[in-house]
Amino acid sequence: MTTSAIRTASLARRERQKAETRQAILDAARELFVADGVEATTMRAIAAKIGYTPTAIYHHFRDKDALIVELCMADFSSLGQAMNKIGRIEDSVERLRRMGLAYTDFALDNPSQYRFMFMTPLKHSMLDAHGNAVTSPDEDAYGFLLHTVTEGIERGVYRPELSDAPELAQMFWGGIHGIISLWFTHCDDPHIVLRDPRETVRAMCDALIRGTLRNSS
Amino acid sequence: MTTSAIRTASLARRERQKAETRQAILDAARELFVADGVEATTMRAIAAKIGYTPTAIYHHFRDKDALIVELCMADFSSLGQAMNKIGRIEDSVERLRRMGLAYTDFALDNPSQYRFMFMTPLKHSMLDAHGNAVTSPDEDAYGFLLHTVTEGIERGVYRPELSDAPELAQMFWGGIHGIISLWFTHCDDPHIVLRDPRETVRAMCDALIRGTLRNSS
DNA sequence: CTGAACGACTTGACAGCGTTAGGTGAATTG
DNA sequence: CAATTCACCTAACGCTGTCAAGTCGTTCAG
Repeated sequence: MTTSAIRTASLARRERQKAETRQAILDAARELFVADGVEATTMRAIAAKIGYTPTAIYHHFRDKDALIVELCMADFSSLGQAMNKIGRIEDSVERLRRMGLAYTDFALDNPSQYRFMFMTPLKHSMLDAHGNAVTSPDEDAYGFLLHTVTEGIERGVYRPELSDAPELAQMFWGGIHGIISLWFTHCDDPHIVLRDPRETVRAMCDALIRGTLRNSS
Repeated sequence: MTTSAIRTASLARRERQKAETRQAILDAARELFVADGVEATTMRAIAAKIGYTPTAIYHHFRDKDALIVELCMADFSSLGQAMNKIGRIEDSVERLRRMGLAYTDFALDNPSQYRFMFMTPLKHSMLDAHGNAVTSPDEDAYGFLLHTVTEGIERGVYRPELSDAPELAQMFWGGIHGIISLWFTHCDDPHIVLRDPRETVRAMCDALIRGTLRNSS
């Protein structure tokens, strides 16, 4: 082994170890965020879980928000992947319906993630650990939705007054998101008995599609 | 003036003064909540605004949550009133549409209130300042919505598979709520260009009504 | 082989938060 | 006039996110 080889090898090991710690922080944070909620999870608790002092976290993440954002980005990728699995369905309207159901499954299977993806105003526009701006990968999911309704509009399947793709996309997204977020905030509310969100979403998709199609067969 | 008359008079004045400071606390809290958000508003700031020490607040409200709940209840009443103004419209379907638009106006005119009415999970079920359980007056608004769709179901205007009033109500509520809450959380998001929420809600109401009616004329 | 440099991590602290125990002083009561 | 009441204050507690300064093992240059 040459000296330079040793040098790069040890350097690599150092970086690997740092990356491992970083990942340990992320894992601990994720677990606590899911269990106790983002707000209720303290930096001290995250650090204790992996046997470090709280300040150690600040060598890997600018602040608590950076930690949140990092996890959030990963979730947006997951959602994007889940959406892309739908991508192969030919009929754009049927694809839209299936996307709605898949989106709902994602939200109900990952409630904590969904909460801070779509129900928390991300204060200072997303920054990574070093403060660099980050291109949001949820364009994947949203862009995919946009593409799907655009396809429908171009093929003339929707009513003529619904020619604005973003508006149509936001109707579908908003409609489903509303049922899901009401579920998350009010499922324990004794005053309002909420129906099973998956069924309500299904009925919502059916009604929205029927109400937006040109020939409402 | 008899002694007992003086007694009750001074007692009344004391109680009036107490009620006045209580109201001053509520007013200051409301203003700060609207301006800075609920989370970012501190008890110390509320107290400073009306020239008291933070602890004074605790003689009128059990804790910060009780203060929030008290304001929240008042907002639910406002919403209920706004809904009741719609109540005189004969046609239950047209009434439903108008309710949706009025609800949207309320939300966009009172974004801070709407946020902690419907976008914040009220932790311990609503308690008043003394810890007593409180019957939620938002049953007014929700009950009114429920009544309206029930009326439509009974008259057979909706499609036969949509016979469950809560489900139908939650489709409408959820659909509108989703567009509104996406607006609140993402209107500053550079990655997603949201359409004007009032227009999207209008299109949503049209589509939902068209998609749920029996004879989709 | 040695001394400097690096850097992951710790110590100890800061200001701010919601909240509370105990005290003060003016108004009310008997 | 003395006793009581009670709205409000003083001072503090334990908690939070965060940071300046130090420690100490590893790496590197001469």
